[in-house]
Amino acid sequence: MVRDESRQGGLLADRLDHLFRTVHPKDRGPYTPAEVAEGINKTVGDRTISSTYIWQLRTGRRDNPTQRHLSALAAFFGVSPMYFFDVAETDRDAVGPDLVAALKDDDVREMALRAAGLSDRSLRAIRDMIESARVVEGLPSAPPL
Amino acid sequence: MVRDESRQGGLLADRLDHLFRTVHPKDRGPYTPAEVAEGINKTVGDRTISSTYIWQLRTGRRDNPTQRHLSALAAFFGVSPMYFFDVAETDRDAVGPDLVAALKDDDVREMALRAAGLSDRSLRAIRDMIESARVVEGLPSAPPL
DNA sequence: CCGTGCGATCAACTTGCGTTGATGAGAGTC
DNA sequence: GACTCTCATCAACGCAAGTTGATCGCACGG
Repeated sequence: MVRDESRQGGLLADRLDHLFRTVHPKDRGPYTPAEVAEGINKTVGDRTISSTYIWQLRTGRRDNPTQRHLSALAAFFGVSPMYFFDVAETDRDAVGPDLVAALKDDDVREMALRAAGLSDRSLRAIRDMIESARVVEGLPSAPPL
Repeated sequence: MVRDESRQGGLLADRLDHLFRTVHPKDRGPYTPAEVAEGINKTVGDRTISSTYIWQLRTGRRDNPTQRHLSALAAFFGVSPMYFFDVAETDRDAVGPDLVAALKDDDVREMALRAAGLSDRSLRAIRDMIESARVVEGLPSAPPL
């Protein structure tokens, strides 16, 4: 499988691909499109989805699925359908623009979730690590908090 | 226009109808489907929507629109696309409420902001560190995502 | 009353979403 | 090496999503 790590297949393709790569049982590799299709067709009564179509969505050959397919995919991977929409649309009335921009990165979102509930000491250590990484990668370092 | 107040046109139809009846300039009556279509076609560059189709969605003759049409309608009425989905679907996801809760913590929010733009490698390293900290502090370590 | 204009509703058509089935490419296995 | 099995990829088709254009209904003004 030829998979470019820095692909630009559109927002939906990127999100779906991310789900494929991250969401699967711990003891095994990623789901195959056929498995996803089968899983969906098991749980959903009336409507079905084909493995080929899932692949098309993942690779960006088809974007713009219907609401039901969106729901089914989101349900299978255990996320909200809003995961497939631009964050700017879903958070129209919520958080500040800078934070919205930051949260466009799926990994940052997940990180924020996982960091919730940690002690101040741990959070401080993690923040130090982030600052170090920023320096290494040539990003502007910590402004006065 | 014959409009049953306790109609059963499906979730999408109900939600869209509700938007029609509630969302409109204060000094005038509800939008007409043609106005909504025109408004959407003004703001969206390449794709359009027809007034008839909007009416079909509103009356439940057609359910299951595509993601782009969903986004366009939500944008016009100033709501999140998630408004057209069943609440049960959005609830199954850990991101929505949990993320909001997580971001209530100033340190977590700051962390998300600072982590934006980092490479995948760095983000992965940071996440590993977070997971370690969770283990040390006795928080659940299994990723629910 | 008779136009006239606007918006809801209908019917027929087109487009592209989504499917089916075949082919290619790689990893085992005997 | 030949066989098989599985999965990614392709090409061509069917059908539902979405459009177009006409008709109906109702308010208005002459």
